[in-house]
Amino acid sequence: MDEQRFEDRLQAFIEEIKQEDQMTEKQRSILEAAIKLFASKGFHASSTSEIAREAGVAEGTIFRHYKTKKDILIAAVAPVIVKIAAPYILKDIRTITEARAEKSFADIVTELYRNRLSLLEANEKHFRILIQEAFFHEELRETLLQTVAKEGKQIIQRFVEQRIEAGELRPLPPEVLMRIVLSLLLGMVAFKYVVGKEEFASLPEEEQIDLTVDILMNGISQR
Amino acid sequence: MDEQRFEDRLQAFIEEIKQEDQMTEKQRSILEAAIKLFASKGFHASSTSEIAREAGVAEGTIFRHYKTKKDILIAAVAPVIVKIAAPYILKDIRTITEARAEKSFADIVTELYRNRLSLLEANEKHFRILIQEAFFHEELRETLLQTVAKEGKQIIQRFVEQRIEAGELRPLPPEVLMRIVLSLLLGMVAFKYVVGKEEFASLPEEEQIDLTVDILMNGISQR
DNA sequence: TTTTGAAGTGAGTAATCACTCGCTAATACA
DNA sequence: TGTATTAGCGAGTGATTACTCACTTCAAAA
Repeated sequence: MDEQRFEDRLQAFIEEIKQEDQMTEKQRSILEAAIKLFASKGFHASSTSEIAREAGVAEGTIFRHYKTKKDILIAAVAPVIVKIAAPYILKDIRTITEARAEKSFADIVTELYRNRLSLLEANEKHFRILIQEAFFHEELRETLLQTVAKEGKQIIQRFVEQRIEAGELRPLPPEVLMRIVLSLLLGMVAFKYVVGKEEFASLPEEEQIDLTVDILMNGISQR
Repeated sequence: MDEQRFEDRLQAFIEEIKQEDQMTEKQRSILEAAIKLFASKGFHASSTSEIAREAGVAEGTIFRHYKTKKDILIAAVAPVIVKIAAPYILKDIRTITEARAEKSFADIVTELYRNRLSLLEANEKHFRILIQEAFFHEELRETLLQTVAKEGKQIIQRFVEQRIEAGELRPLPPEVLMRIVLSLLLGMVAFKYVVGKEEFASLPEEEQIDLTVDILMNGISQR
């Protein structure tokens, strides 16, 4: 249906990204302008002429560096998947598997939340584009799942099972556990950016995280 | 910046919606086609000619009923806000406030999750459009928050405080509690539609909900 | 100094966009 | 039945779209 598979194109970009410092001044400004516009208006609502104007570049220059408009989108989104998401996920998994018994599950989750939140904050625009575009683009969704979810799933699953056997966690289905840990993380992010920074955030972020982890571990009911 | 305030236009549609059964056959098929396309491709990626083709209607007919393309979007999204979200929210609040002491907090949340999930399922496409468009459109986001969140906030807050005083819940900040209850709901929806129905959903939905509420109440740690 | 190739330009292109308008067909009301 | 009103049509509108191409600029190699 589509001209080319998303994965293939993404793979092609991985090489380029590794030497991304060789980018021209103009090329970088095109990408920056595109990210800014895509994040605030969406991909289809941003025209190439607008990107050119924002970047201070002739429209032709855009197509010297990016074959199509869609290639700009991929170039904007690929580093998030390739450089940020995947390695960090693997790092998370490593710290999880390495921390055999010394660290408590609560500490591990707290650390995970802290990392993720600062990561999301630093790359807010990129993630907006990613989430927004993943909404329609099934290819992207699959690539994301393939890269992010499935690789770590089994390792995390085994780790969780160990903690259950050790008596630290209740005997719950690992995928339900993962869903809830992720839901609480995404919920914090969503409330921060959708609901607004001031109105609902009465607590500092540090405490917000600690409380969330506490509730995750112990629940909300009084005993 | 925009031609007209979103709220005003939405207000104008409320009247029309109340007598929506007077819609022409063609008008209804235009709206259906638009919802289908907006949900799958997004607003800007769907052209009016495409909508006309999908609806089996001349392009001119679209503009007989909807002044602009954006009006179709509002007509598609307005009923979700006006008819579905707001009244149900109020109904939720009523059941919450009415259930003084008979029902446990867990039962109330379970019921809430069941209602919400079936509601989201029944109006999946509408909500896709709503969420997707709320991403860029600050006006819509504010309207949504005004209609949905703030009205109930104080009532729920007072209710939660009562339950805390009664010793049923731990003394937690009400907004954190609300955030977590909502996060778990949204997490279930997201996992259902983003991750896919088969792969991660090893449990039937009924059990999925019960387990989630159980974890919300009691946490994941073994005692 | 000459050659070469990449970076950058901006006018130009066909296609498509949202939307209009003059028209006919159908329906409602007198 | 005659008349007014609305629904529906589709060719046509100017504007905008993603993208092309012949051209200039410029730095590094030969």
